[in-house]
Amino acid sequence: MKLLDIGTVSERSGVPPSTLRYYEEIGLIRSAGRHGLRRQYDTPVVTQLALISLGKMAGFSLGDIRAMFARDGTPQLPRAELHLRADALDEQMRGLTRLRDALRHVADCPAETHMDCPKFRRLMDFAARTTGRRGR
Amino acid sequence: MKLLDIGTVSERSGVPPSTLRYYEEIGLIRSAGRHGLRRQYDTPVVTQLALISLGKMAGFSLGDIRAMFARDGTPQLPRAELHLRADALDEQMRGLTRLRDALRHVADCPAETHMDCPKFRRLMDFAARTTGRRGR
DNA sequence: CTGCCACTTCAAGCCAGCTTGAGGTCAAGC
DNA sequence: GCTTGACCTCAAGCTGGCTTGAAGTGGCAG
Repeated sequence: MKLLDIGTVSERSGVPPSTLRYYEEIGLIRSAGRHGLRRQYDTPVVTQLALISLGKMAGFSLGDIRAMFARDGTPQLPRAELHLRADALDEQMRGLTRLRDALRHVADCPAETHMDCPKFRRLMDFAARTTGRRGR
Repeated sequence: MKLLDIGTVSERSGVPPSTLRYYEEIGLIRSAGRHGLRRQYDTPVVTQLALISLGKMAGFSLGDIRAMFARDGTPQLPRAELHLRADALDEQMRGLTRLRDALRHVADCPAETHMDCPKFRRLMDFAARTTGRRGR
């Protein structure tokens, strides 16, 4: 298996070396070995970093991500739990759609007072409903 | 205008009083006045908090959110900027979709080694392409 | 063999976003 | 009028996610 130097991984993934070392420290990724002192990584680690990036975008903590995709991409969580996470993502996307619509509306609606605009209020009421129940 | 006690706002929005005070401190929300020492809020603040919650979900910082919606929920940014934000949300949702698909795949695919599964790799390569260009 | 320079470790620092704690205030109910 | 308890302020503390700095190492080009 061809190995990549930490610098190469950093360059290809856009993730700084310090972060790679940090991820390794917390068990999120794993290095395949060393060349002298230098860490060497298997090529799939680049893919894995993309996955981590997606997870972060989704608002998951590094711990969550570690639980979802173990270092080799194998899940540590039961299927049902993974599906729950996926459902949560669908839910989150619905919220994001609302936010996007709200932004576009606010950008385009000529109304002086958005809070009085029925369309805007509908969007906001939805927001209130979907976020209201979510603790912390 | 009917005013709400901070405790009431907290209860209705699910946001702790300490956070409400913090938000006020950083200029994200505004209290309408005091009753004795107690902060009183206008009712729309509850809607605004839902909006803030959505914005946080979308991955915006509190500073970003403050810039997007002024204290009364009216936009402060030019239309073009708002549309850019909306575009960024669309982009983010594409990422979330991929993550969701990856999760569902990992949950259902019986393959021992997901990184070798062609379907998984296709999902991940896509992920790598779209996240690779995004700094930090 | 020498020197370069990208790497290494480890501890400390930093930012966002809150929370916590100590000590104080004040309107409302008894 | 006194107590109660939810609020107040202000400073300090905390967690997550890294970054930075000082001091060291080692493979490779010359």
